[in-house]
Amino acid sequence: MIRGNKILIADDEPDILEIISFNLQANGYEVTTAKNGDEAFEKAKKILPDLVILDIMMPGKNGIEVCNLLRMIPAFKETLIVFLTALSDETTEIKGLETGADDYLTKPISPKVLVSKINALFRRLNKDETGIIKIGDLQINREKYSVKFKEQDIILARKEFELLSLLASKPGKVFLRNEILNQIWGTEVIVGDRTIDVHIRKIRQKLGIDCITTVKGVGYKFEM
Amino acid sequence: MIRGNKILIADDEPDILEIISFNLQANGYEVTTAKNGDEAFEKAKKILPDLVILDIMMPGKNGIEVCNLLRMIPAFKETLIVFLTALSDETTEIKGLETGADDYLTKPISPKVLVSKINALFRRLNKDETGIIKIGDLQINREKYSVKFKEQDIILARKEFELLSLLASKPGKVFLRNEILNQIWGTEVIVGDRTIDVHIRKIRQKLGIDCITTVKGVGYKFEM
DNA sequence: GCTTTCCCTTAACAATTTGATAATATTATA
DNA sequence: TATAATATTATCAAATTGTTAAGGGAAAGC
Repeated sequence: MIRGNKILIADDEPDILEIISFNLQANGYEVTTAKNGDEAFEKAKKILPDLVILDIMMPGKNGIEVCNLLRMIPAFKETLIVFLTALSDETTEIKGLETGADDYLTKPISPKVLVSKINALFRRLNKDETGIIKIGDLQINREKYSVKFKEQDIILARKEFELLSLLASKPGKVFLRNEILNQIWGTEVIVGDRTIDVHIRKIRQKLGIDCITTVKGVGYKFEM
Repeated sequence: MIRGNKILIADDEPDILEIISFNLQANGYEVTTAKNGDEAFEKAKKILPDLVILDIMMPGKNGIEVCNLLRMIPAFKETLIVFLTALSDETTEIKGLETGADDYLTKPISPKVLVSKINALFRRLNKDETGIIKIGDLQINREKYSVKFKEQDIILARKEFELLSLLASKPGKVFLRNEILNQIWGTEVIVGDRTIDVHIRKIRQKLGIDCITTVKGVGYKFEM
């Protein structure tokens, strides 16, 4: 896990707490535990976890109540909340999800599966870096179709952008001419031999920096 | 047509397709179905759904393969993908989730629970559905269908409003022409090539500011 | 029900940009 | 140095978008 995400687990069975804690910690998460609903609520407010795992049947406040209370606090609007419970009846599950939970897991569950599910939730949450390539002073944003060098916008045509984007996706890797043709032109279209060169030239020209290296007889690679 | 989330379901059992389609449609989703992996992949590329539900064991490409293929395409980096399968073994489930799926559901599943789970996924995705978008001096109110620039009301026709609203929902992001057509006209309606341009022109004209950028060969993006 | 208004789409043409190629120069390497 | 590979440049066709005007049709007004 890239970021030390904080997880709070609330369950009244010490065994469950221990097993889950262990597995999550082994995956790089920072774990805090609570033995009941009240403790969960208090600790949540204190440590501001990124994810809360709630048992439903607990002494004090039950899980659904805790979820409701948390969702009322602005700071917890975005917090991931997951129920983990032995209650597998449909009505409770639907109610749980509609309360604003992100998932509803039923015991027994394999620790590995649990970790996978939680990883999946975090993957979705940390929507960071999607399609953004940063190399030194160069910044390529696939979603915005934009290229910046030292905060300066650089306008590339589509093919140029795709080509740079491809090369920069794996700095240092040499892309064979064939590989480039397949990736950018596809297998259907056939273009002449010099086409790639011309595009490479334009990119070099527009960027103004020497970051694309020719590997004669092989292909091109991106390097800063 | 504003914000009808599109779902693609792939399963080789017609009954399943029908039951799920029905329930999702009843909840306001726009549903497309596919009978096998290959069809699913092709349709996904065409309609650009917001969520894909994949059976794992299917003729042609299996669900995991489809998931992998989709995740390789930049346009599908953010798309929700869920497995729905009778395969309940742990290894497959973990593999599925690590492939980049957002959830792994096992059959049999109650339609209501399925819908709840899917609602939960969308809830997380559509971060702030307050209905009001504010960017600089521009203010877009989705509920009132109104646009203000520097406190001055701007009257937009419906299509114009929907288009601006879409572009402004993710400032900076380039919306492909396809994406725009799907989101605003839907997959059924087919309109000519110049239709989008004409609407864009009207928006530019009415707003009087240069906030929609053309990315030739790709699409349009909103930027202030 | 009739008229008016306005919206949406399309056609037609203009303007622009792009991408491929040919032709020539240059470079790297055996 | 000979030779194959790449760089450079200019050019042109094709692709793409901008712009305008016009007509069908739906919605609104009377």
